[in-house]
Amino acid sequence: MDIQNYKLHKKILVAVDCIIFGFDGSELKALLIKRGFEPERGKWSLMGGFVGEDENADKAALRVLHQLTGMKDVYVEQLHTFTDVNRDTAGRVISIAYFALINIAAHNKQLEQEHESRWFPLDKMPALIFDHKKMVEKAKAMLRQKVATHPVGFELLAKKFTLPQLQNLYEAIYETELDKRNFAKKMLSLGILKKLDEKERESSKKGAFYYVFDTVKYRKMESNALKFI
Amino acid sequence: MDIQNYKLHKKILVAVDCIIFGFDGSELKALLIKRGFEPERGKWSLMGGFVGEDENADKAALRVLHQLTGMKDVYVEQLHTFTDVNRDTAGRVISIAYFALINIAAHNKQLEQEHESRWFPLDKMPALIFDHKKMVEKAKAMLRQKVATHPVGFELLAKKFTLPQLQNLYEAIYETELDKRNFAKKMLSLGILKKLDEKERESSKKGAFYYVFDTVKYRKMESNALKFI
DNA sequence: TCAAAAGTGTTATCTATACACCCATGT
DNA sequence: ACATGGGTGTATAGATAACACTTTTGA
Repeated sequence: MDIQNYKLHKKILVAVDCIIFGFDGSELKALLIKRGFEPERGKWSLMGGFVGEDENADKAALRVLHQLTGMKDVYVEQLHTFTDVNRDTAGRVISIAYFALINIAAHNKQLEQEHESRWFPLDKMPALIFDHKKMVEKAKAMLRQKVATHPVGFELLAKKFTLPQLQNLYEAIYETELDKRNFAKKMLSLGILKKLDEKERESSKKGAFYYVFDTVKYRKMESNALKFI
Repeated sequence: MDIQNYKLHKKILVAVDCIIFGFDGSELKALLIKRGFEPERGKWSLMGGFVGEDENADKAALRVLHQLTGMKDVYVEQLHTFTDVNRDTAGRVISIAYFALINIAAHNKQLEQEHESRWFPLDKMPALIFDHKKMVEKAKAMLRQKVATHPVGFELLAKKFTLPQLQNLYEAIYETELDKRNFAKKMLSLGILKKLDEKERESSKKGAFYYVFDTVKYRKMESNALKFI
């Protein structure tokens, strides 16, 4: 290191911002808030917060997510740290961006009103403050990459889901159409889905069998180098 | 955000740490320094530095790399930000880790003495301060992933390299042996290598043709979704 | 009985892997 | 002439992609 005394260096405000993904059955969405304070009050923004003295960034992200959604045990993952000198118009703030995957149905809708938050389809996002658009773009890229090799797509669905639902999710993430025969074949061949005896009967007359993600089987797999797509 | 006034939040020291990879022709190595100041003076450490008021983290990482190696235009990429409350024994410091790929032959060896730095094979690393071991592990994983899909391995070699050299590199990164026929076939099929008329004659009597990475062709490729391995 | 979505198998193509011999050259 | 490492092709297996009809059931 150049200068050796910690005290000679300026400290910086450290924030976290969360890209919260949800899936409504046909579209992939992100949860945004109307910023309630200056600067940029009233503009659309990612949910964020400052990292406190007694918490690491992961905790800060989970805290912030809980505030907005009422949910704990959310799947979050650190994405990238944004550090440009003038990224925040109110002063030097670096932001550690996280992406979160939640079951859109499970979050507390009352809190949506408090925070003036709203779900936006990814292709219909409003203008965002600061560098938040960059964050969303990066999160989208990471989601695609992650979901191709790790069983995290399930986080966006209810515990029980049907194969057509899962396929819709992948189609939304990759903005592409998939052949359902090939899709079912591949997903089932991974050996991490457990078929239930129960059917979902909302979206079709015939009904589609529910599946659950088999965590136990997944953990037992040596390699964990799956290919979902 | 919870509390809206920026001033109510504690600022934090922000550092960068660099995992510097090099390849000596047969082994993959990382460049470490003997830390020259307290705390943990004299112990092995990644090269790092604090992020200044007037620079973003990328710049800080490049600055730090230049100090240690004398090189500019180094390939660096942000890896992960480490934020545990007590990760630095001297106080709250978060560190944005970067990984760098350099041509081991091109760096300034004089600076090695000034900083008491040394190249360590990845499987013979000494104990490291703080959470630097975690950083190295993460960097290793990222290198493997990156190099499988992006043309960054070349950063570890000289501008001109032979196919056997490139294969040795991949074998070192993945700790595996590859079939040279299949390797050559795949690499050449990507269409991003340009064969030169010149041969390298150090390591064999017959000599091996030099290749260069064809940046122009690579940029022209639409998808850029390559599979190197 | 019909409309709507679920479920299911086979073939063709592409990609990945396994494998062995000749070539060029310096000693 | 021989030892050393470089260079090359083919055959097989496995993975992916293309493709269409039957089933169930509520309206």
